[in-house]
Amino acid sequence: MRYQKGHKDQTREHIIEVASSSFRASGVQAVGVAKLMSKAGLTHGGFYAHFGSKEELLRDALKYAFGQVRNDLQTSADKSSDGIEAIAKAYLSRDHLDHPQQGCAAATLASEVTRYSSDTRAVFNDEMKEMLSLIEKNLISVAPEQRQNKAVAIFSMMMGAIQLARLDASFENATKTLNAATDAVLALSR
Amino acid sequence: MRYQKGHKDQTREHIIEVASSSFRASGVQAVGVAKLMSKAGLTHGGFYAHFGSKEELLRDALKYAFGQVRNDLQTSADKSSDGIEAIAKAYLSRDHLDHPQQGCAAATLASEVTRYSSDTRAVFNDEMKEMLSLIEKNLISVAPEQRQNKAVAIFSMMMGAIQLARLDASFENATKTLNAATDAVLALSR
DNA sequence: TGTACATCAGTGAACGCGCGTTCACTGATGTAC
DNA sequence: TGTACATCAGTGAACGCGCGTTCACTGATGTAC
Repeated sequence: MRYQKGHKDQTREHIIEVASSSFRASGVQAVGVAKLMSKAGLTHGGFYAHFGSKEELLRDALKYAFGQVRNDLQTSADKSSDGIEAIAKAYLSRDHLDHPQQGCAAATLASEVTRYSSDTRAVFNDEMKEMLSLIEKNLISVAPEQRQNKAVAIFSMMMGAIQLARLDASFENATKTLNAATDAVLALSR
Repeated sequence: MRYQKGHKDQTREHIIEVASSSFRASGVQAVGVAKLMSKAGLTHGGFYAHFGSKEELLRDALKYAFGQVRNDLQTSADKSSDGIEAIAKAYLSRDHLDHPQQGCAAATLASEVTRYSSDTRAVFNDEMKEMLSLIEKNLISVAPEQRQNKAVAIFSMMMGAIQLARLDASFENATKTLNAATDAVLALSR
């Protein structure tokens, strides 16, 4: 079969999307190249025509995942008069809690990425810095020289709270965790 | 070779200690049974005389790790007139940052444990609740009805901040992250 | 317009490897007589 | 006191399996003539 121009690029993009969801849902080690390709409707042999290694795909998948989440958060912030409140509510929402596969990769993959190569850690770190800038930009009630520190504290808390809440089997407790963190973010941001 | 009474129990305890360090340092999936036993000075064949499965060992290793960390934190708190400040400084210290293998398992294994059986998740969750009680107990300046929520927020932030700081290759940035989180903990706790 | 060939995204068998787990065995010591 | 046997923590070869990666191949379509 011969394909239309741009077809291979589309396939590549599709694999990245599938990987970014699967990695966030199940972790990187738990999802093999064969499973990934099969989820993308392909066979595993073609993988290396698109990516040099699984870890190269991981880097692209991380960029894609973080970009998606930042975009969602900024959209929420833009719709509201209080940017940071909108971000906290979106990040600490039931929807985010219940859909790790579309959510923040920091909450699902941070500890796993620590153990990959420095190239991969660098990508993760850069993406995270973009997350911090996004938060910083929306901290309009905070004194400018305090914004960076507050953004770090707020992002740490949101990320930790999602992880904590995801471990709790009880719907009620998880919701309490998210609410407690939301209140604390608001307390820190004014 | 015949062994002294209690020898097998000692061996078991030794395997748990080795596992609790190795899992925290490298992740559960990355450390095989054979590697673990070899680190403990044994061969892998004997493993199943001590544990029913790798995951059973993981549960014991988690209990051991959390117990160790809670003990360290409470010791720091007891030595100080301000319990929560002592806990924050110990948790968000360079020493903790640089030694994940002896540190809080929530920061190293939370996202990985999400993917194990409900038995294992329950153990993790119980241990984490003990962490929260420890923090709660030391929030003496906070109104009693607010202590639980504050403890959740503070623990989320400390755990997230350690993860963030560990991803940063730069010593300076990592230290900034820890300091920003320490300040925020203190702001929330009075 | 019709035929021969080139292209190349995707296929699927095969590779070496390490995993968790099983099991027949070892051998130093304690016990029975 | 000396010999035969039981105990059992630990050994190491072997298992089936899935992993990441490689590579010779396929076959539908575009191009050359």
